[in-house]
Amino acid sequence: MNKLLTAIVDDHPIVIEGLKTSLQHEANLQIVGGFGTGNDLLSFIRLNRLDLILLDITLPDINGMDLCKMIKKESVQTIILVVSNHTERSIIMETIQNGASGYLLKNSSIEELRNCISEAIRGNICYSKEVIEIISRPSQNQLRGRPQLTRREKQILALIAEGKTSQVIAQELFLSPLTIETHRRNLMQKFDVKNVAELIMAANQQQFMIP
Amino acid sequence: MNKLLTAIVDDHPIVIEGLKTSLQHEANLQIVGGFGTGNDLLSFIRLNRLDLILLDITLPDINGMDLCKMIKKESVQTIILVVSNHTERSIIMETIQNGASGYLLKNSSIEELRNCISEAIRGNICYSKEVIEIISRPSQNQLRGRPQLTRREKQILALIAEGKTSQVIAQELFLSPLTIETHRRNLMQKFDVKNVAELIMAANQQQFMIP
DNA sequence: CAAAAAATACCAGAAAACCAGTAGAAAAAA
DNA sequence: TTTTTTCTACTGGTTTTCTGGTATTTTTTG
Repeated sequence: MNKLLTAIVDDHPIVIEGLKTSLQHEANLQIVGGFGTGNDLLSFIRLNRLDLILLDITLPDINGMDLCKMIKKESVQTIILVVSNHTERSIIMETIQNGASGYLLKNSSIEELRNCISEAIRGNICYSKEVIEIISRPSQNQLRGRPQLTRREKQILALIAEGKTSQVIAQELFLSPLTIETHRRNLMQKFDVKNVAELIMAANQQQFMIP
Repeated sequence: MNKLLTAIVDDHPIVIEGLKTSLQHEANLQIVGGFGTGNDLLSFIRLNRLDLILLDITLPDINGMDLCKMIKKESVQTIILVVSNHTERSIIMETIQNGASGYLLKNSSIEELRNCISEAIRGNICYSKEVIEIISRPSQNQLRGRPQLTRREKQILALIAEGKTSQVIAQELFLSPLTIETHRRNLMQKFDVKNVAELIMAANQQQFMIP
């Protein structure tokens, strides 16, 4: 049985180092590299085979949920295990939807990581204990997936988050303030929130506020 | 020369493992433990000597800025090096204000970490390169430190972030809505923002939204 | 104990957000 | 090409926020 070619994707050298070390004695893995950006990984995967990726979703260039999809597009058999800080159910679900074979929180033990790697290699979907809790007992509003936003909605969300009024946004985009109000309302419906405070919180928690 | 007794504080076992490994060959350090919570560390430090702490400020129980102060109170000679994700200038300044001897971002290299440890041991304040940039070139609004909020202001900020209107908050706290409006205005003045969208963004960025 | 800070509350009004619905044009996807 | 989605815009109104100022009481700090 050949070793699985494994990459670690995290913009924190400390984490890469830690995972390399923790896994270097795994008989069935061969760590072939660490990558700090999504683009570096994608470049690599286009030219080289990878069997397993340990992926942090908070990268400086590409949103990790999107990156899962992109990886699968480049190499459908590559197994993706997400190792993340994010406890938001909708984020967890979207990584799995986009092709990840597992999700662990970074506060998981090294043991749990080993176990999930084994499970994923066997073709199963694997979650660390805490993630299972999050998924299994959704509160009512957590049943909702992460909203899909249009390009314009994302743009307007970002401008709202900068504190700009509908009037100012309208001027910047050469639109009517009424149009901006409509986008605002659409955003609030998609996030199921009732005012901008809630909107900004939800958008931050669900990783809409950074690349 | 004795080895410095060193602890790593991070709720991510992966990070603790990585740092332990990276630093285990440092001739002048002896890693005595890893702690996942601020309280665990404080309990330990009350009974044992620690010379150096590598501290992540995002812990599940105590805000890392406050924890710096608490550590210094328990053991004033203990050197604290912050290892963090947070790039907000006001957060950086507050950790130093509260007694830290250095601040590195987690995307710093292991080399930079080693260098900062040496500097801190020598009595200097040390920042990783990226942190120096952040500190050296403050934009106008970054010159402002992290606002000090009263107990009531923190409470009301949290309720606003839940999407509650001034009327609802007033009812919950048995106050006049006018009082809530005043607290709102005080919050906005302290954060130097002009509406609640900006307020929530700033509060999130400056680590006011979690313990 | 005195001073300072925090908490509470008010006035009056303008600005902005929120709401529910509708509809046509343009762009993207099938 | 057709269908679907997105974008743009409007009506009419209510609710809420924001603004600048003032003042008293209570609590905390020195």
